[in-house]
Amino acid sequence: MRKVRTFSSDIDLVKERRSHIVKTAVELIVKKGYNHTSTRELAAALGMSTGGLYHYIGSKDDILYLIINFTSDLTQSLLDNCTKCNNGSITQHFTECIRLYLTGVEQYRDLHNFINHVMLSLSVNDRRIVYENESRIVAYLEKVLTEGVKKGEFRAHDCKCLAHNVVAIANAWANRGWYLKRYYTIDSYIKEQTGALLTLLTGASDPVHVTAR
Amino acid sequence: MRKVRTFSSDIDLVKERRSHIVKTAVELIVKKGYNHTSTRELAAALGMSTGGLYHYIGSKDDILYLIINFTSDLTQSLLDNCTKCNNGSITQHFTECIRLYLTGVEQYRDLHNFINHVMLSLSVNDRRIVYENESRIVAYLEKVLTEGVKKGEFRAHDCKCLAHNVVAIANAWANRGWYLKRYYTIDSYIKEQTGALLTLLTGASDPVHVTAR
DNA sequence: AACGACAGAACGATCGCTCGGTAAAAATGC
DNA sequence: GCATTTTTACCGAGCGATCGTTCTGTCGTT
Repeated sequence: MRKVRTFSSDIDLVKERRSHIVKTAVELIVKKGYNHTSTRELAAALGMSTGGLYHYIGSKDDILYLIINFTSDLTQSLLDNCTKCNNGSITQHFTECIRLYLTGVEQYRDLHNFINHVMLSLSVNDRRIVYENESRIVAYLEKVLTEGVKKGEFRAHDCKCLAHNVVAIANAWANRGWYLKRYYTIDSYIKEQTGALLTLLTGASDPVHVTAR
Repeated sequence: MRKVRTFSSDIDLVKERRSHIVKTAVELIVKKGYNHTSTRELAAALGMSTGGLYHYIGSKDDILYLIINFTSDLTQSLLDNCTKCNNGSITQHFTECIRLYLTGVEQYRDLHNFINHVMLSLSVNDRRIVYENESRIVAYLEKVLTEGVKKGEFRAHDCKCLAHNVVAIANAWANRGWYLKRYYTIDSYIKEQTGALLTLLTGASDPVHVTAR
């Protein structure tokens, strides 16, 4: 957890301002790209001056770090929510995990696009944080799938690959939304993908529709 | 097809130099990001001066356009190759399309990462070119799948979604290669994904391994 | 009077890009 | 075929703009 410089000693104020900075920066950067978003513009969008902005951050790159850290928090709360709903069959649990994951992506679509965009601008350390976030999600899904196979509820040839595919499908909703939104809502997308996955996992002879929720 | 300014009238030389520029620029930008790659650096990497570089391009953004155009050519040749191998069963054709697509992604992984990275830096028009490339691939795959369903070879609930998933899986190989390369080679990845897709499509009760060439 | 949040002018660095110059090659004249 | 002019690929110093960042000053609160 790297330190980000601030000239304020009011912890709550720093947290509030930085939260505002993260939110506004993501919006701007997704719209105009990182390099075309100047600190002046960002400050203006925040209703501050550049000096005021630098009261709460140490450098422009710190903003990236703050955003990355914010996504780490989101990942953590996603995994927490997934754990919480583990009280029915594994099929139900898996279905709910996918629903939680994908609705989360939909809710923070800008953020996911942002991550993709700035990935190559990140320092090696910051990049690792992003990697670890995704890895944790894959690992969780893989665990659920493996458990399902062990209990005979699922049949799968490669749980790791399927877990990865869920992440790929989720990323696609963010990256390729311009295309998908012509044909699907997030709900119909979830329904379709869940159906396909469960067909594969349970070997139903006909594609089934599982009520996602 | 936008025009890119040049001060040379030697068409072949322009083509050669620009090809060199595209290749070198992708390498540099993937390594350092677009904004951190200056025209000076690029010129140095090309063994030229900035003045010499601007002999063949009109602006830095033109480089992006040239790269985007290069990927359009790649997409076209991919689709051509797919069409060429349509001489067996639809299953064989579909399998071969996936193999061609994914090996192409592997071959130009830098380029695919690049596209993802600069997407938000692109002008609206250039963005559309990228979108159309992906759309054409999805459309082709969807056509193959629909044909397979019509002929009774495949069973699928939503061909469009499955076609999109292939693209998502291919993009994932480029974007998430840092993770996948720990566990798969491109060949084993193709094998695994093809197997899963065909299991879903043909409804085999056990995951089958299709020899992907 | 002291402090902290913020403003905004100013600085140094770097950027994309231009432009006058050069040396070699091609075209031209005789 | 040689000399001269024109063209062309390329160089690199330099321009103007903009960037990230700093720093001094202001104003309201304590």
